[in-house]
Amino acid sequence: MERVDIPKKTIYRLSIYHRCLKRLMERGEDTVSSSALAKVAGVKPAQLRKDLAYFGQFGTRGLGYPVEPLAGMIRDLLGRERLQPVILVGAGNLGAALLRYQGFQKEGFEVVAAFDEHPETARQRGIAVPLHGADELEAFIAKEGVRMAILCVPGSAAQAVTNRLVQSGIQGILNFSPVVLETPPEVVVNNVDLALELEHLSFFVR
Amino acid sequence: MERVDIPKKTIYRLSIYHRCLKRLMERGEDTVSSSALAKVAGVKPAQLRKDLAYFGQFGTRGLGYPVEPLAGMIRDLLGRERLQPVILVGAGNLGAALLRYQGFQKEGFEVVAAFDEHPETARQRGIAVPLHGADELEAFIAKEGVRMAILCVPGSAAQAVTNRLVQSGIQGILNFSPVVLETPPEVVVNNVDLALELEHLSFFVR
DNA sequence: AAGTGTGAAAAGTTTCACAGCG
DNA sequence: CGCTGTGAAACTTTTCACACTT
Repeated sequence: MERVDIPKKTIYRLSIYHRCLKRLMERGEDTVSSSALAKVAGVKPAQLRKDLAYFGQFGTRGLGYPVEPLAGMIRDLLGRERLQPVILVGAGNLGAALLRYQGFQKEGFEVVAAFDEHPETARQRGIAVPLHGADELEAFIAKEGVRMAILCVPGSAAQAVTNRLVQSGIQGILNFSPVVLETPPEVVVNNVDLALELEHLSFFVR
Repeated sequence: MERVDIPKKTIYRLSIYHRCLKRLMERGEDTVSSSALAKVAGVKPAQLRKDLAYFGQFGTRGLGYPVEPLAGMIRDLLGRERLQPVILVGAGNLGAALLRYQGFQKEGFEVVAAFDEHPETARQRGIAVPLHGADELEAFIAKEGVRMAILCVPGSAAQAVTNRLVQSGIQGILNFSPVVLETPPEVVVNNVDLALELEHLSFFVR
């Protein structure tokens, strides 16, 4: 996909760096050293430099990195120049909560519509976003050219809904269902499994 | 901590295997082969076998693994023999949503109490769990011997609250705040950063 | 002097391939 | 025969250490 193989984890950290840089910008900082930025991002300085070096040379030796240009280049890299529209499927307990949660909007994502099997029931949860029946999924995705979806349906429905999403042209799925989804390789799935994270913690807590 | 070094990712996958095994038990399956279990868990058979082998020999050659005993051993390993009590700090939008979300309970975790800076405001969000003021945090943790916390406070407060949690004896934190927390090495932090996950997706979606 | 960029070494993780057991 | 358990190989990612630039 890229000239040299860029580690997947580097992409993750890029988002972290981006957020930290935005904070530095707000504080009016002009430049930042790899060690300072690494500190707030929670990584080692050498790793930060290596991560950035995959994409070019942005720093000045003896000085550090220019905050604003660096933030700009990461934003472009992450495909955040334009607002990516996102849909949410499954407005149950968790789905409705995410819709009300301001975190996505704050980071510049717009959830343009939500879908639920029973939109009447879901509508009572105080949702601000347009809410459609699940049958309108395909038409909406095609018409609006949406490419990312947040999936919050029960595990039992997750694979079937995923197939419909993929079929309709969705290329990225943020999956909150506790199920391993099968998708063609060109579709990227990101799993967020809350119960799993708790379980993982309890291994270390004695 | 262990004899041989067990990869961190193995621990994660253990939770996945555990969940898959529970499903097999419900279906009344007695044994399962590494390839069948690997398939539903979304990994390669060799990896599954290697993961399990870190902890002992559980399979029968030519046959496969006994579903129920294997599930039991993983449950013990993950420290899930006893119910781990968990507290949730920050009952704002996301925090309140997580309290209403049934996913934790379904997987056998009990959120025993929630804390918020403004419990009166938070109380209006329809929360079933006992809700306390933030000032009662230390006393509660000490009295109940809680060791795990779900952190949903705003980023600006996250580090300060974390310090209090650690001070009081919390050993595992599931962190939903978009901040890199600093903790002593014996405290395990698990970050779930929803905006970050979306941002990560948009890199791959073109 | 301060701090980046980077090859090379180290560490960590996955995959292979096959011996060995039931 | 079928399927596990496992050393060894392959691959990925992190860390080191230092040459080099401003």
